[in-house]
Amino acid sequence: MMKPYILIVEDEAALITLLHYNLEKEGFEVGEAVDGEEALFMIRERRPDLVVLDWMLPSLSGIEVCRRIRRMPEHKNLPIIMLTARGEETDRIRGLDSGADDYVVKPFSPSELVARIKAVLRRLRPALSEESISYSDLRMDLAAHKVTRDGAAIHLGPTEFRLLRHFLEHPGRVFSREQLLDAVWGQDVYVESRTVDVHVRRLRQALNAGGRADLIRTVRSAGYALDASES
Amino acid sequence: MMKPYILIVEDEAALITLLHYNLEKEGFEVGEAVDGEEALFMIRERRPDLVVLDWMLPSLSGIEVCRRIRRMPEHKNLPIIMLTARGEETDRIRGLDSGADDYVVKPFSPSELVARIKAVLRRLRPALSEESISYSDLRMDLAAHKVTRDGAAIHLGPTEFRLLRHFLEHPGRVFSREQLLDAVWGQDVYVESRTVDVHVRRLRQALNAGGRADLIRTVRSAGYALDASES
DNA sequence: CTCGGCTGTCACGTAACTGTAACGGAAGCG
DNA sequence: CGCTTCCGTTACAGTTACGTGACAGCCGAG
Repeated sequence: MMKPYILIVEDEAALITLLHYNLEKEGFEVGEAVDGEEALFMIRERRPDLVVLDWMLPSLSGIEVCRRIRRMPEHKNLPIIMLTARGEETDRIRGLDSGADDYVVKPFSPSELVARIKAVLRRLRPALSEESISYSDLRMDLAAHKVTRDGAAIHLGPTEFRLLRHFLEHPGRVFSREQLLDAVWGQDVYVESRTVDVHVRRLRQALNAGGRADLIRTVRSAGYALDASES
Repeated sequence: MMKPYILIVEDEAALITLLHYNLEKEGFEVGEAVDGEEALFMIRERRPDLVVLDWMLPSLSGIEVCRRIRRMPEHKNLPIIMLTARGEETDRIRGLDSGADDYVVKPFSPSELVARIKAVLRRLRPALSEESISYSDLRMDLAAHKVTRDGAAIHLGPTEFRLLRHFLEHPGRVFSREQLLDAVWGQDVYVESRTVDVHVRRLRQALNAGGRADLIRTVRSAGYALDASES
């Protein structure tokens, strides 16, 4: 499994160091930002999987950052955990209202934050915490890096494997070629968007070997989706 | 969201009672079947959202039921959770390969089963909880790019899809051809206004396939509107 | 080095989709 | 009732987007 990338937005240096250390120990990749502007920049550039956001920030308040994130089309669903000082109960409400997925009250133990992060990731990206993903008669074993369909082993190249995995993590959902390039190839690699077509074909060829039904739906002028329903 | 309907397939009466009680407490609707034949019948008749399937069953084994479900075109994606006795490790593999989405080892606590059920529902049917627009018996799933009427899938071309989406976002409202061109085609594209008529026809044809009532109302010398009411 | 697997790109064919025109019928209007 | 306007319907040619096979470059294993 690829490491989830967590962005910490916090202006206290000591707290950053502490969290950074603890999150990396738990197998996360960690990034830092010290104010709201930098946070928004990092979100656009590094596309974190989750943001830990301090309530009190210089330049832009945490709540404002939260609102702006929710207005970015690319990052509307980015999970956010807010850090708030003790007893700011009304703030808590406003925090959740402004779009945070969870909140942690200071002072807190690092392990509590880790637990919350895992919970939120599990909830919003269920497949991240599973060791195997299945859909219809398809099964992907993440640990063993193996794929079977109806029990029969299927060999996939690395790219096809990541592609299928991405589809399995969001079954039914349509992705444009650009989205797939970002998610599967990485945001800093430039390849032709038609390349996606070729890999989708190779994936199809592998999955449908033996005359099985096609599991990937083409949505003309929109992209592809994993979809077992017959057309 | 409507209550998910869970079908329990289990031959031990005591276990059924226990599960029935606990699942209802959690806000699920619950149905029961005591053997494989009854299970398949119930699936066709009641169309459950998820099946909890015992491995050992009279008349038809759980695994066989599982396979048959996966071969029903209507229910290929029906989530299945298998109940298996402790230590049947090879069975577990075979269970997943035959198409189960998860498994729970006996003995288990009801709350564990509930957690698994919720996890599977979240994972396998994200579209239900995501953004979708519906009107009358019509439903448009934006993430999956799918349209259904009365449960039946409907195929639309890209333009018809955008057109219907625009109507669904403003149900009942009448749009002139020019307004539709601006909204659906874009302000900077010039096409004949009569082109709208053709696409409206194509949309109607797709939506009304099978002798259903027309959902698009023509307003003479004004335009079109989405409208379920009869005149 | 050589080989085989994997990747990205291209070119070509084709199926799906699009816009326009043309015809006929329905609706308004005197 | 005749005329006009507007709309439904069909057909068709042009365009677009996708599927497919081929191929050269890359890279690590042997």
